[in-house]
Amino acid sequence: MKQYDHRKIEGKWQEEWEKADIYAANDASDKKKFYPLVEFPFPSGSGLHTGHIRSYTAMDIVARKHRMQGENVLYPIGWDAFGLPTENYAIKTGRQPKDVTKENTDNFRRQLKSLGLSFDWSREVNTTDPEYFKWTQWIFLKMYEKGLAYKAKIAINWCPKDKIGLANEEVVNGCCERCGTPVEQREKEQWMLAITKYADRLYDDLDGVDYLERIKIQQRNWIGRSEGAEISFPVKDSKENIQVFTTRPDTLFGVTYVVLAPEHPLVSRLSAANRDAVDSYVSSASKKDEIERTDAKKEKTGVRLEGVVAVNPANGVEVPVFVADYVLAQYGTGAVMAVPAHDERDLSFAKKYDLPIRLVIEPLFVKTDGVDAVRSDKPFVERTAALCIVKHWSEDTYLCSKWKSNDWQGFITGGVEDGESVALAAEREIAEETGYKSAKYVRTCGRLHSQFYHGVKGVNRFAHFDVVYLELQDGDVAEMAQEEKDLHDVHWVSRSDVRNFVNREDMKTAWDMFSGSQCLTGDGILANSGAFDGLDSEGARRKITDAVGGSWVKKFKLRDWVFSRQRYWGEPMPMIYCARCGWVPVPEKDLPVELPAVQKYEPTDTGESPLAAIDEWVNVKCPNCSGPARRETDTMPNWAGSSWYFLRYVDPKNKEVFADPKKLSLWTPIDWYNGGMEHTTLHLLYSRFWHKFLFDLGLVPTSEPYLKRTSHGMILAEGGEKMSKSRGNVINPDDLVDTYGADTLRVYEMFMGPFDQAISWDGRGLIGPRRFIERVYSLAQEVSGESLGREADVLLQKTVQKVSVDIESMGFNTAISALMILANKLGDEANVPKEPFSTFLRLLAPFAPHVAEELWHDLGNKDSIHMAPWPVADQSKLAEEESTIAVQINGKVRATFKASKAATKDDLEGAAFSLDEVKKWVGENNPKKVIVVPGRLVSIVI
RNA sequence: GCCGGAGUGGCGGAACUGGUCAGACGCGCACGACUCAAAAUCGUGUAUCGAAAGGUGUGUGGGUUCGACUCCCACCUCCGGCACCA
Repeated sequence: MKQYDHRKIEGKWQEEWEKADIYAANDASDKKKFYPLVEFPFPSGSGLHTGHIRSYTAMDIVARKHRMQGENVLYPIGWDAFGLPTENYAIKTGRQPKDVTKENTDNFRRQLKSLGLSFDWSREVNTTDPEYFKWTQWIFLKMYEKGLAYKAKIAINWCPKDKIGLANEEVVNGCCERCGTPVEQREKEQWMLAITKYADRLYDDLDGVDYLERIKIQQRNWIGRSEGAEISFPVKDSKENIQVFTTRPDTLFGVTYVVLAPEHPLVSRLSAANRDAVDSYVSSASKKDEIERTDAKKEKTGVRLEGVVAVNPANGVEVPVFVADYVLAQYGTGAVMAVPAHDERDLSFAKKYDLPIRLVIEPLFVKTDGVDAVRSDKPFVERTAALCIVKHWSEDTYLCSKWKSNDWQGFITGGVEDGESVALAAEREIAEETGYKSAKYVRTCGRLHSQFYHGVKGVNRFAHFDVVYLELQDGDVAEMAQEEKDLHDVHWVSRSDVRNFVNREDMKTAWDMFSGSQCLTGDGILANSGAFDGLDSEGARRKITDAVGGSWVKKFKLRDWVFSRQRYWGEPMPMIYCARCGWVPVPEKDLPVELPAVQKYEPTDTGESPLAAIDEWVNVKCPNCSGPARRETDTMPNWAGSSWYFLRYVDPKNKEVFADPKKLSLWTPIDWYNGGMEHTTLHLLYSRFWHKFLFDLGLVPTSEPYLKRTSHGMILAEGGEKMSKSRGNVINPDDLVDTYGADTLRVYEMFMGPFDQAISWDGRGLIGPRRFIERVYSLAQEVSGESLGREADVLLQKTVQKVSVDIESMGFNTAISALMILANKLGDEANVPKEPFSTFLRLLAPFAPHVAEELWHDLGNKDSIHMAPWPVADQSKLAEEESTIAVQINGKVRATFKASKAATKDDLEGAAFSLDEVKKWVGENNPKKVIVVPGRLVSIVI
């Protein structure tokens, strides 16, 4: 009997597959195309890690299944090889980055091949290959041509350790994403890409793609679009206007001061009486780094521009003007109107500088069961009415109000002494208006914070409400009478009952709102707002904006992309600076601009790229005037090459264009892109941006590159920590492939847990998949007989169906579980014939390609199993199956019986009652109610 | 603070659109077989209380339902992302 020896099997088949080239994608096929994509790795010195394997194996399974389904599959791989780690490693070891890259990619390639991944290796791309980055440079030139690439002097995030400028996206908590060093601000000339011009489309087009919802949300958050008004505040006795941006123009009447960011140009232009104080504040603000500036928790600071007064365009009220660094220059207009009553930041500033607080929004919302019922569009609200019993926060007074069907009706009565009579009146009134006959039951009681005029000390006082919720509908009147009684007894306005609803915390909240220590930031009804009183926030926004001549605009958090890096190991910018002609693009025919061979490529402290020191490379003739000129010495960030690599796979050797349009329209868009959660903001956004740009030039057929995007969960070390070299808990795939085999490793990584969730490595867990494969292997040695047992056959059909579905929905763990169940069942059978076993093998093939291939050939097949047709479930066999019906008595399952799938309700009910077990439980009792769900159960209530 | 996601056995995790006594599959563990012995392998068992009948159990507390891990509400905990974006 043959023993399973993965070392023998896996190497052999990897060779065979390569020889027969079975995974090559066909550019000239009329089969349906399928283009799955995984993020190409950065070939680091430490080799492949478990996360790569998880993602690559998953998409390999998908690719293999589709190939077996007869589709023309393009499953490519390449190398995202530019980048700091290689450069730093090269500097440390005194070697050329190019050589280090070569070595690392060779190692990665070997490792990937040892896993039996079905990549089309003939399409391998490498971002550091001049034949590749020629086109990266070419796309950049196109962007320059269209005005999307520009050079600007900006304060950039500078990492003093890596000596490199960072994009905002690369700064995490004010520190360098890579090395964790706190980032400094430096003014530098940088190449920028105007991604903000695409912000709207990058946002809107998410609606049309199939990304995991959380990925879409992250993208939207990152783009950070918000709509609002730009409103002008004229400066008194001056020609200047302060333009502010606000999403809450409905609070315009509540403005009590205006704030400028320290970098705002008006700060120096306006004539402040305290010029010195203002200037020193501005300069101290500029010295603070990003972390300090953007820490929301720190106390707000600012300086008033003495003598400068802004005029509220809504009501002519004159308000002071401040400069304060809690306002960001880069966002909106760099100036805000401050409404301390309805904005927490403004409130804390106002309190510190003793500025007035003006309430202009009444919080008119019902909070019941945690649902903001007034604004809720939940169906039950449509049929619901509420009576609100109100207790004044300080006085022993009750009010009653009513509310129904998404529509606030206001209070029907003012303060009264006798709550009960008011409640009854309100209830009657509701019944009349809604047409419902009477109240059915109390739904719940919750709380309601609202504001009402009570005339105490001439201000709006906040009160605390208790809500009694009545669902009004036609129904059994007798039943209701009792419930109504309960309602009154339990909930109506005996004062002691009210005490049960009103707890101290609620009272405190109400008090805090009134006293201004808590801020009402939600929407509500306008008050103290002149002609706009009584409007709701939503409707008032546009009206007020229009009334003061403001404009309605969209703003974004997204900023333009800092595209320059002052390092060696990246794509050189194809730009030349000529004193006479300015910036001149390198002519297309001179692309690629290659990196010169250098001895030293350490970064410089001056912030200049190491390339700047190489005179013979830097000094060139101006392509325009042939005068003396200098090359741009910045290089591109490593996001550049990965922004379009998936297009190059389509036509990797093309020397004329980045890819043949015909091939692009055959293969793109990508059907399914899987990658790490860490790339769902930056890489995804950048590559979508580039793709849209190419689409606008008519160079790619679709405006979105990826139809579907999923993400795998991270694999953590045993114990739940991150895997890292420094912790010494990194798993080396080479060892695992050697001791357990690639098939076992693949199955283990897919079986260990839900694909999209983070999970800890468990070294012992590998043994399960290994045993499973061994069991399959020994099962294969006993294939014999003519037919399979009926039960096993049905299970086989079910498994075919389940595995097919699970692969598409990334349920790899449950697919493998189903295969294990089937293998166990087959093991129990007296004999397993060849045909059903070969079906099983084909289901297994995507997961464990080597052993499946070996056993497939043992069965006498000549061609590869990976080219064999994917099994289809025999529906007729599944339909024949009887279903087991459960019999529930008072909600508990007491018996089961078998019935055909066609059995009617009456059949099932009769069958259920004839069971002894059921008779025992039902006994003398008459069933009150019987519910029959065909194919599932009979539920008897006694 | 805001936005997502998740809380199920000793562990990783199953459970279709609420419906066949929740815990599949795998790991681990216990016992048994084989062995001089061990490993490997195979078999049996493995939420919990109870002698049994029968209860109780999916973070906590309520609710809806004939029936809830699944739906609704409140609360607690953990993870991920964003965070003075007006």
